[in-house]
Amino acid sequence: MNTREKAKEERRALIIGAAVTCFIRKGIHQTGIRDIARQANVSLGNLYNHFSGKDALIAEIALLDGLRLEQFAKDLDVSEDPNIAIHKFVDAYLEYVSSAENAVLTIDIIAESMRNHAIAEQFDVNRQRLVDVLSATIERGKSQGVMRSKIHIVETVEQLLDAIEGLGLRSGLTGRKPSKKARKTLQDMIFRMLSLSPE
Amino acid sequence: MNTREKAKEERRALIIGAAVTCFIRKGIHQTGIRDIARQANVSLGNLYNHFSGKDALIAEIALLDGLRLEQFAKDLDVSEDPNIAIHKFVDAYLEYVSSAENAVLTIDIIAESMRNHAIAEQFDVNRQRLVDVLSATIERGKSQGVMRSKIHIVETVEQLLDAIEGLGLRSGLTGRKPSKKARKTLQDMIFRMLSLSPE
DNA sequence: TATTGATGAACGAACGATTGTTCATTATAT
DNA sequence: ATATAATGAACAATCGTTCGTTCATCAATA
Repeated sequence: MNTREKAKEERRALIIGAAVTCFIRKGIHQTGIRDIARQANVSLGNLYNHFSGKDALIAEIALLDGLRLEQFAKDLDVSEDPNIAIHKFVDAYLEYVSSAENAVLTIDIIAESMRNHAIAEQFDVNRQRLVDVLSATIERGKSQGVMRSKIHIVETVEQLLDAIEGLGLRSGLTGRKPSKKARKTLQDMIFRMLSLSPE
Repeated sequence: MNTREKAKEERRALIIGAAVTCFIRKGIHQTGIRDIARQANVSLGNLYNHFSGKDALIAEIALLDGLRLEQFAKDLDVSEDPNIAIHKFVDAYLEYVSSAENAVLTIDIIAESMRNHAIAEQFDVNRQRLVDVLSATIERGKSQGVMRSKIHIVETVEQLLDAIEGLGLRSGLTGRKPSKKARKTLQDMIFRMLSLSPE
């Protein structure tokens, strides 16, 4: 790659990083293009050499943000025992969604997606991917006879994700990590929903 | 009450209604004071005779929005069998949070509360009220011997609310009512979390 | 009851600040 | 020399808010 091209890519990444910083600190709508340019040590006009406008910048960040979910999906694919796989996923995903930066940014992106079809679609794609791999894991558990057979898989998975994300967002917004009791209750709920034996 | 005072109150309500309409339609940040004034058939200047500014208007709406939760809390207080009471609450609350208008407005208010302490506090107060009455109901169920004794009450209640609100918001944002399967799965989860008998 | 002065609701032009975006210009790397 | 990265002044639009003013309604007086 050229020196020119490499520098350009670095600039792009620099600007995106600056935008994320600003969005987390002030919110998407409260952040102006000038704020981002200043944060990135880039001139106002030059920013438009790298991004067609504010909307494109927001879309790019929403994309990257969603892309991080892909790792969770991948980690689930190759896992061993379905019950353990789900258990590990819950812990890891909760840890992720309960970080303050993620919570603040996620809420803003959801709010943004309400009036921005492109972002809403992106958001749906990423979530659907999670739902799919979790569903497949439960399906595996069912066929292996280690999970309840009468589960509405998709609805259960979505409910599970709602519970994790709800706990995560509330924790992230208050700045406290999820309590041991809350994590225990969450795992307990999953156990009761999926497991064969009641105790 | 005076003719003057009555008219003034009607004007206030008119403006608030117009603001809600605009906020739902365009979002809080995309709505200008002029939009609200136009929607209410009120002059720009006159709006400031009734509200000190946009922030005050937002705060007022957040207050009213949260106040609607109070009815759910009251309905729970006087109810008979704890299991049935919870069951009814879930149905009613889900119906409420899954309305499109509520979903759109709620997300915006949450996003707003991230950077507005007053609104965040208001939000917490309303939610805590729900958590309290639900906790009391479960406590009642435990002492009556119709619910599991080893429940982390607060964490379970919050997880329950997360599941309801998550399902509600997703339904509201996509414009579809929660499916029968989803509602069934939700009630099933609650049954498994609270009930004595595993089946 | 009729007249007066006080009160505040209603109005929209105007203000200064800020918004996202464009563009002519300069600097720099190939 | 040529292409393009980088700059910041400038633009039109919009923002929330303030302002002086008009006018309907009220209480007090005659």
